[in-house]
Amino acid sequence: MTVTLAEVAKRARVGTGTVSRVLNGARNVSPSTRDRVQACIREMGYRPNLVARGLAASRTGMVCALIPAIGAPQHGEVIQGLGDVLHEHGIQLMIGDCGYQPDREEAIVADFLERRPDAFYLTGVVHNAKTRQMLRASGIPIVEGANLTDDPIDCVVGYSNFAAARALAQLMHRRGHRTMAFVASTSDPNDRIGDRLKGYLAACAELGQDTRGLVLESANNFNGGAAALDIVLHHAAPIDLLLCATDVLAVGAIFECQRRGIAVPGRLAIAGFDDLPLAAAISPGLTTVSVDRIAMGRVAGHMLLQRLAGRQSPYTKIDVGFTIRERASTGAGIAP
Amino acid sequence: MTVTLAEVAKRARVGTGTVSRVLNGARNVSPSTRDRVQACIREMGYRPNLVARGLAASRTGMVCALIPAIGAPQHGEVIQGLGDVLHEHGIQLMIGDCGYQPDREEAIVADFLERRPDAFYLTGVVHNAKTRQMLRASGIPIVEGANLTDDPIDCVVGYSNFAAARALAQLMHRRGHRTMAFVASTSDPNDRIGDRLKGYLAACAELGQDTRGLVLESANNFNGGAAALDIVLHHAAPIDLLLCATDVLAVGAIFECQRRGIAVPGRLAIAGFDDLPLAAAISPGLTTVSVDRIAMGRVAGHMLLQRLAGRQSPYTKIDVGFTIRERASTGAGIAP
DNA sequence: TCAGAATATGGAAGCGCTTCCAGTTTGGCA
DNA sequence: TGCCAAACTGGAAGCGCTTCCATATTCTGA
Repeated sequence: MTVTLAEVAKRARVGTGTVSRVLNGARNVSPSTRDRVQACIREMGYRPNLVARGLAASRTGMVCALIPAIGAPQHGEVIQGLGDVLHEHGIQLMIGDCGYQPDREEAIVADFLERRPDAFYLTGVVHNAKTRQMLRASGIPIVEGANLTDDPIDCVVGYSNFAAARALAQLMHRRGHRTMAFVASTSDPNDRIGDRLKGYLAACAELGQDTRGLVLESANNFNGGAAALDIVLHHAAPIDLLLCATDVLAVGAIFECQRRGIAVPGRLAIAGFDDLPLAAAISPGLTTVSVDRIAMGRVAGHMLLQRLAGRQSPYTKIDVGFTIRERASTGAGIAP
Repeated sequence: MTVTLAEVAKRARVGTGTVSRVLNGARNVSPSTRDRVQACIREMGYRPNLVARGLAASRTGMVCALIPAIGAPQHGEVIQGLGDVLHEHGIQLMIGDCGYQPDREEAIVADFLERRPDAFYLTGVVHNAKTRQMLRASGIPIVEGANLTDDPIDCVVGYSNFAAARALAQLMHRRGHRTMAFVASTSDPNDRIGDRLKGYLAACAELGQDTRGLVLESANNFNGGAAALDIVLHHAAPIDLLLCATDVLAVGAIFECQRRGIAVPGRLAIAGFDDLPLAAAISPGLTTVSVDRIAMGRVAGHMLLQRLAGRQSPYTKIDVGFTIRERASTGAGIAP
């Protein structure tokens, strides 16, 4: 049915090894042989079988990446950067969606490992013990992303969600906000959101602010933002800034303000986290924390390539940093 | 290093064939043997090598899916439905991102075919001739999704973007809108957007409306929606409804209206397409076309499973339909 | 009780490639 | 011209599994 390497070899009247060498760009093949083989490959429409190659070479040319939600633009960008870099080196990505559930992540890791990927990318830095153990035992390079940790499985590339949230809260304090509330979803617990909350709490502690009652929980969607707004408005102590763990929550809150005729930032300032396209588009523009996620993905890809090339990478931890984008939702660019 | 099937066989004092039979749930294995083998598998922590299995069985248990943008929630939902169904049958998805570019799609299809997937899912129904030829030649089941066509490569599951756009325009006409404009991006041409435009034009023709100058082009992002709004406002003939080929464009237009203090739908009604979560969350709520994309993905998965099971599927085309959600952006629920 | 069918089982062959080793050819240099 | 090293090449072995065939065992029923 399909053409095999052996058939190409026969037609070109060379050994199978020689065809393999041509395919893999080995340089110890004479130009005339190479040309002849390549001509046969073209004429016969030969396409190598990567399954067989993977078995023989014990390199599959495949990297697995786990993200918490396919369809979430944040993670899509990371995957895009990662995929671009790897693709340039002939490596393909296999993407798994673990839906923010550690148990699903564990199951997917177990499944994926049976496919013998050359490396793994994981979103986040907190994983089941079993997951870590399996990955370590596999012996392949692992990169964790989108956050930082001192105890990675192998390598990490990301930014400190803790530091970013803390910096944002501190900046808002400098801008004059004194009574803040923080809203995060806890239904899908993950280390990024958790660290953002911790960063906020750390800032509050440093600023001497009383945080009692100022931490809210809400589902991580637009409705969740609206619900949080409702609670904030009915809070005993008046609140002048709502810090949201994600842009989605923040945008949900802004929409609810619009519905209720509440001035943003006049009556209540709102800030988010992630800098989704939506944050720049909405009016008022949303103050948020921005990270170059495509670049982060690319860095992850380069780290993996380094490791795959056998070069012991000189680092195991890369901080890509973050930027706070101040927009109108917290009063930026608005005359006092 | 890692445990192989042969080692399990040796420990269990059976042949490799028997272990294989146990693994694959063949029923002609005596219970005592099965138990012994399974005990060894557990004790030794054996994990099958799917690469080797794929080569030997010429079934990889892998399905490739191509979407135009990873990180786009619409496609994420389809993939989720598809992946869920396939996963229940031990099949894993390999996702490719072709970025709305037919050439990239072709390249990815070529690459993916070298991995010998058991089946393929493609977004959209228009593809390069080479792409179609490669897929047909591969002989594996193919499902195209997210639109309909009379000339599928193999199977299709989707809805008629044409019919939906036409129905929306007709409904808006019945609601009293007489001067419509339609905006779509042409920078990333694809059959879904193209068919939506055609559906709109068909409705206009049927309604006897003059469409000259009422079709706009704009990048498919929030800014594109804002830009379209600007053009509509400066159009010679006053326009009372802006139909957008995507919710993103529509939301961009609504944001721009808010910035300019233009009443929606008072001064201008706006409708979108896709029913993103954003459409229900924004105020005014966005009238749009809704499709159960998760269900669509599930149907695609079932079609593939049917085909893989060798059952000649009794259909090659499934229409999952669409729903028009009328919301406040076109006056729904607003007292006249 | 025994032939014949049904059920279990071992093990070889092979899936399509890479890789290694041995053998052949070519090239360089004195 | 001769000799050794370097460059090239063929082909066997093997990657870890499935599958088929032949054999061994157990179960039927007359």
